[in-house]
Amino acid sequence: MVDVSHIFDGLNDAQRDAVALEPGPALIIAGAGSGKTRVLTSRIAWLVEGLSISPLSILAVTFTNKAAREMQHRIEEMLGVPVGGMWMGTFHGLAHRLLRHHYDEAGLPKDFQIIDNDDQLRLIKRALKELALDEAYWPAKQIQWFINAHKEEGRRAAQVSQSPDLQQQTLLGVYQQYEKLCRRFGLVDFSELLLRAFELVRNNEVLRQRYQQRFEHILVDEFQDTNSIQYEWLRLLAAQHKNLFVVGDDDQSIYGWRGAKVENILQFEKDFPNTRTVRLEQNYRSTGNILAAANAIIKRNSGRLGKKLWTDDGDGDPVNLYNAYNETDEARFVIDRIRDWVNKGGERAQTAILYRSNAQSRVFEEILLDAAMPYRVYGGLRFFERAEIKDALAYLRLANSRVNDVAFERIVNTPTRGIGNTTLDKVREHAQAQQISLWEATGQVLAQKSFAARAHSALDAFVELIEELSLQITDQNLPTQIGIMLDVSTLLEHHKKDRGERAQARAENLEELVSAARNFSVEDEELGPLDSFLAHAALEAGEGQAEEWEDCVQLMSLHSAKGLEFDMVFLTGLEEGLFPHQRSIDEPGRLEEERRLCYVGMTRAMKHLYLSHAEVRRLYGRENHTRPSRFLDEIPEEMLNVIRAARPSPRSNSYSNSSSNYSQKKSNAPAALADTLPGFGVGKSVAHPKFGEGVIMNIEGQGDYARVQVNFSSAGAKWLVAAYANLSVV
DNA sequence: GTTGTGCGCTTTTTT
DNA sequence: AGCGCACAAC
Repeated sequence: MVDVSHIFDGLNDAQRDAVALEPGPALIIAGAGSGKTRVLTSRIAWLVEGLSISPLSILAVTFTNKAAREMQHRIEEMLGVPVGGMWMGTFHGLAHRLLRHHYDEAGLPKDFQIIDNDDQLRLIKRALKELALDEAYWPAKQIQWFINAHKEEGRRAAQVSQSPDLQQQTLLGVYQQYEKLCRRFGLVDFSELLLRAFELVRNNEVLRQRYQQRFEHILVDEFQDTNSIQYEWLRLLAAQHKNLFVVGDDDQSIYGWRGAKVENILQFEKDFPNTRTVRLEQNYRSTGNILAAANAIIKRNSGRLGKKLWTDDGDGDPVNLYNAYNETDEARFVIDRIRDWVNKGGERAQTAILYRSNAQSRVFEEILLDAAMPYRVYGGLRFFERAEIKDALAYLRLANSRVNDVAFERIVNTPTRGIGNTTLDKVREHAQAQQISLWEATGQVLAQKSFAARAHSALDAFVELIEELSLQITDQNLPTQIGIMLDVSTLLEHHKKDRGERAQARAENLEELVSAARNFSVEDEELGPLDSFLAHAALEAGEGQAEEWEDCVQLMSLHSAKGLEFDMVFLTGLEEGLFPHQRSIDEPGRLEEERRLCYVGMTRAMKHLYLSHAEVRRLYGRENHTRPSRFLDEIPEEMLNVIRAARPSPRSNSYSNSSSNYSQKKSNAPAALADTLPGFGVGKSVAHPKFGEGVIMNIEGQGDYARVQVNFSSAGAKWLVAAYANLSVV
């Protein structure tokens, strides 16, 4: 018998129960910070080592590439060997793998290509054009949403129920047209990956049985984020062995707005009647006070599965609440706290500034820049989403598959080579009339010699260029291919000769693409290196910046903070209309999702949690007076340490001026306090006309806004504004 | 075909 | 306020 005790070492009882559950359907309700990933990886280790299940028979699914990598890494660490052959990855990645293996059965061309949201939008715009619909009345974005929502519910255009509503009919028409275009150009969008993979398994009996048999054990992370099609796919694959081990937390479901169904958790127990449920409720992350405050918030939600996190740790600091005058004051407060933290030896990377919407990062960035404090903002444009990178890849895509109209449209005049809209419209018209690709149409139109000489030669040169590129890259290795493409397309040259800062950055990105190719290892044996790289670029957009390991303050939206933890967390902008967001306030379901978001944010904090709101916030160029978020009312007062703003907000001044001003004032704080409150200090005994005698426990702020916490012998602890409290030294 | 101007929009994000 | 996009002028 292999010794498997190392798998269980250091796990608590509930975690052990979960890891060692008998095969069969299992639902693990894993609270924030309860060791979810650890349970998941230990479970896989247990299957392999304890039950001698072959890694080949295991399917493990996550939502993000990052989570997949992390899981892979941890399992290999635990088992001490690479887990080759195990199907582990994101839903989309696995669906892609399936479709590459069985493209024929799935009704796809061998060289089908994945398009991202951006490409999808372009294609929808084209469909709109072909149907002669005005984009002003039919916003492409909305149609994109419409199409994806249907696909993620498993409905193709033909399966959407007919509606007497004219608008619905039009939307459906665009959906149909879009499907046609995808089919014609061999393109697959993200939801299509899921839908197609689902249909493949559902409709093809041979394959279904094969995979049902193969995947003896299926494990799913972040189950609360699965949408309908993902769940159906899992159900289908698990139908034979029924060993579906899902881990999730209904309280952390924050993606309902993009189709995730928390209800899948409830549905799971119905679909698999003998499901064993394990709750992981011991939190190893946050202090008692932080947890208590988070629990107080989340308990307001209805229809929860019911779970109460607890911790063995001490109470720790109270949760701090700062009422700022405006967003600048809020930012200064936050950065001052971080500075204190760093001065006391804390790491910047262990501090996170969280916000509801990305626009809020701006003020923090300005103040951080001013304070010369390194920071990193998450959630910008990612590497493979940058326009210049997408241009470059489009050259390769077109060289690879001439029918790819999305790639064609993207680069036919990028960089500009004298092919204008008039010329292109003729090509487009011809393509549509003949139902052929733009590439083919170009050839035919050129053969007709119907263009003016200038347009003709420009178009001809483009065709030559792509042919030349295609020729030159055959039998080259991937980085060389990229290099040739940058050269032949003149893309790099084009950006390099522009001296502007942005253009320089673009040129650098293009050069970075060569290194990305050099570091790339082929993920799918089925594909050649170039195809594999192109699929990788679509499926994994890559991090925003090159990995910087500098010790940085972390700035991100609440959504991107899920799954992370920090010593010190600032949850900012807690104002009605901002958080909860205006668009979620009227609908109870959406409001509850906002509340979960708040819960997620709070439970990111390990030791220190600061909540803040601004009384005035400038948003979209307008100043708004705000009300504190209702979520703040939901935290019992005694759990909060309320800090008032130190002084009224400076009206104007540049940031640098007012900032240095501020820090000066701050360093003078003890003097200011002494001015206002001579003889006062922590530990001093004071008397209050109403509450009697007590001892000063704490002092916050300076000058007129200073507040003191006095523990009165009769009335207990109170926070008082020093200027008005009429205290006297005893 | 490129460059400039004005208008409208503005939650969250992964694949 | 700031950005992207569409249309109009050069």
